[in-house]
Amino acid sequence: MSPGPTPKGQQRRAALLDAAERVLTSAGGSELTLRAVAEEAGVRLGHLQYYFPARADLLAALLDRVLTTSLERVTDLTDTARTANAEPDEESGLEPGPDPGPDTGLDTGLDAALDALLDGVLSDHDDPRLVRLFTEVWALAAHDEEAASAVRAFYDRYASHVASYVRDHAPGVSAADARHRAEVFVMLMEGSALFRSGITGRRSTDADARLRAVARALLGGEARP
Amino acid sequence: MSPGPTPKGQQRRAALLDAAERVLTSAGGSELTLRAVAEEAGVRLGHLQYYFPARADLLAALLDRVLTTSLERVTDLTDTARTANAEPDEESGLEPGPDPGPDTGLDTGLDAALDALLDGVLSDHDDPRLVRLFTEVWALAAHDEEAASAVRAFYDRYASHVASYVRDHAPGVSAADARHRAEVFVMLMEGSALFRSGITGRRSTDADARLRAVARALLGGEARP
DNA sequence: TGTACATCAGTGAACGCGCGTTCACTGATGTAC
DNA sequence: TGTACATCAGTGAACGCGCGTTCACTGATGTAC
Repeated sequence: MSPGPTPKGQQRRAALLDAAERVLTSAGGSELTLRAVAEEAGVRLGHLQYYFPARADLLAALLDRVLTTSLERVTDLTDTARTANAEPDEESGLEPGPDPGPDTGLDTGLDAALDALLDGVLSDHDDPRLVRLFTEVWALAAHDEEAASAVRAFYDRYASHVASYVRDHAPGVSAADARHRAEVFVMLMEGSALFRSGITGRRSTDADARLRAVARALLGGEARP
Repeated sequence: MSPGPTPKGQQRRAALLDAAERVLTSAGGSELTLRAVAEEAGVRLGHLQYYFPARADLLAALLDRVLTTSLERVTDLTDTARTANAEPDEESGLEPGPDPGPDTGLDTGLDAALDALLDGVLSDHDDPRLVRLFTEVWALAAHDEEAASAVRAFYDRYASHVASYVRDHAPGVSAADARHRAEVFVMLMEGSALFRSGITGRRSTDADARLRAVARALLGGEARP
């Protein structure tokens, strides 16, 4: 990208993107002006332009960072669940996750990893700022093919990580089926994010139980759903 | 709203909202300017302002129409499914008869209504314009509490209609459970819309089968998911 | 170690443009008598 | 049926403002010799 990769430059750049993210999540895309970002970051307009010559550069860098960060988070969550799952007993590494779920079905010890993964995703989505960020990302991608391409690549990788988890957890599931389960899981998570964030609804702990049950059935390899 | 309810006035108003909707779905919220809408509608800027004195009035009217239209569609779909379901065998009254209870089983004739409902929702979501409209609605609601309130009311009613369907179709399901199933169904549909539209993914017929299976299990009252 | 110089970091003012809004205006359509 | 008048429908020009962008500039920091 534009200015050199000196430590200070990279740090400033990140701080400017932080400011842009704050403006975007608190005020929305239409108010994401260069002047607002500069003020939020405490620098002059001209200086912001030193790092991001055009507004489009700032937007592209912000989108890239949001997707990269989110994918890292997904990778962490699925990798943790996969390794925890590979050694179900006597593992000192990670938390076993909250309660095994008092649902109609029977949870085995193996499902602790699944619940930890699910808790990770859902608790991330309890942060309205993150969800707002993604509504902006979707709106951007809906009208900008370059952005859409990056967004699709992100979700493709997201689903791949989830599919890998499914295959490890439920070896009887075919690769294709694991992929489909993962895709539906991601759809469900993105849809639920809208409702958890207060944008389209309010979080409900009761519906949460049903949501979790569906997600568990999808990722756990159960035949019926 | 503002100008009188004369036939011509209402017609013009609708035509102007049509134009605004086209601009919004093709160019996005940031390019939804009064001049662009006026040009799209073939009227002068001043005339557009005659119907919508401020930009905010246009936006509010557009949001209202989108939500009203979508809710009518949902009402149609669920009512059709409910009545179709209510008369499987000469029964015109309230109770749709005993649940066939196909827990692990095959589709009975009753499930035709469910599939019609599902087909209706999914085929609507195959129109990228509609989904783009909703990404804009979500982004708007994320930063405008008044819009968010209208959007939440819409989804609340949406879920209510679906819950009514579930109760009719599967009498063994409690009111609360039906509501939770409906909410998760709506989450799943909104999430899948993003992926069907090309914004976050591409439509995949294979994943579609899994998506439908999950939706059927939710709405059909199956115990497991 | 000191000096010269290039690059990096940051400032400040100005630009042209498109935006939403205002407003005075004209022509068309209805309505009362 | 005709006339008067109010309201509805639509025009056109101008406004002030905030926007992204440009550009010449200054000070700080590194680097070569």
